Amino acid sequence: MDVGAGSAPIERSRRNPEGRRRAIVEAAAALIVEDGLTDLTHRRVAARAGVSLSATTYYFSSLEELSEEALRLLADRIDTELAAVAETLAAHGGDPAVLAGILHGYLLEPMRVQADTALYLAATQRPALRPLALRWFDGLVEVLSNHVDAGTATALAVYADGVTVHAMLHDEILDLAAITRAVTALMRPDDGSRR
Amino acid sequence: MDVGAGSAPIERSRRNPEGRRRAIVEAAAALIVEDGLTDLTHRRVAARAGVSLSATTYYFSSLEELSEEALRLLADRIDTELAAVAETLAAHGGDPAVLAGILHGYLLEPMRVQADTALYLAATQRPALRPLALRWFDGLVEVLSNHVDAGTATALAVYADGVTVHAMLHDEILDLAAITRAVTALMRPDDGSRR
DNA sequence: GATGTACTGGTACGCTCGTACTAGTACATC
DNA sequence: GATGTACTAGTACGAGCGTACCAGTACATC
Repeated sequence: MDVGAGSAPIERSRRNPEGRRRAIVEAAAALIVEDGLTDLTHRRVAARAGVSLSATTYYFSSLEELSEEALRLLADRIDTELAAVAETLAAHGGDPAVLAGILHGYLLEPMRVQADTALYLAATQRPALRPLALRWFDGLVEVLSNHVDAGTATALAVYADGVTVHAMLHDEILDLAAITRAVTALMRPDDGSRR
Repeated sequence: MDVGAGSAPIERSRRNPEGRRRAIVEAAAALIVEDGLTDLTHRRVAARAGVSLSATTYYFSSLEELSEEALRLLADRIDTELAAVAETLAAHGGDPAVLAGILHGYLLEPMRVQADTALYLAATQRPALRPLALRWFDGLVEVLSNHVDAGTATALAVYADGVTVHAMLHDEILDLAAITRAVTALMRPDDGSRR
């Protein structure tokens, strides 16, 4: 049973329920990132996806189901990003400067920052979404744990969240030197010389 | 026909516009902390404050004006808290353990954490509110700058924000030992021994 | 005691929302 | 080519919203 998508780019117009459904979810995800979960409505999603209002209710039994699927899409992208972080970090043996560089590079892409923050915001508004939002934090701790002890990994992830919040609220992001300094300090082993 | 409120405690009922207005703002602030800025409506505020719907529109020309005043109330409380932090810190000469203790004590009061987070959430939803939300961050940096250099102060404030986010998303807050370790590491001067 | 006014309560309007419903339409299967 | 069905489009409905409006009511001032 070959699917035979053919040469048409997406061919979303007529009789392509899968593509249609996907377009709706992606439109919802984009709107959540841009305007937040609060402003998500069937009508806005429909307009963004270029489908009729009914299409958004036909494929999803409720707005909550639709938004959840959109958030899951965003969370999946986070997993992809985390895998990339793990790879880069592994290639450099957990060098603090490399980790700082990754974090700084992340901040340079506001769309990603905004997407991840949208998940956090959604989670605070709807506790059921917390596990989804924690994929980023827990995943980062796990990745970092390959190079430092669990406590340090958690501290680094906490700092990373702080950096993200900072980026959301300020016009200028933290510079690489400051991030490097903080990350290095957090990763530097507690010198037991005192006492 | 005398109304005879008699021994009413606050006498907010009749002819007390100032108290009435204040009750409305406080009700709005409480609702924002509990349910977020999004779910704030005239009717909910009225019910919470025990006044009629009209009272909320009589004292505030729009819902936005009302919410802004409520957020300002929350921000003012932050200033009070910051002053207390500054005092405690000054009394102990900027000891890392003391700072960690303050931060941990803060996390033990979920209502405060939630109130401050509400400001952050509001700011991401409505950029005009950013200056209000930054009172906490900027104020903390300023307080810390009395004891450490500006860069370290910023790093500590960033970490503090991360800790707050962590508390909002997790059931269990970070323990004092972990916070102390991180704060100590961030405050420890960069040993320039390595060239 | 009369009167102006600051305030209060109740109701109404126009809007957007989630969701349901009802016709259509095009494809798969025969 | 007939037919069943998967999908589409348009419209409708009840609810909650911000806000406006209006008739009262109690106090200050005289």
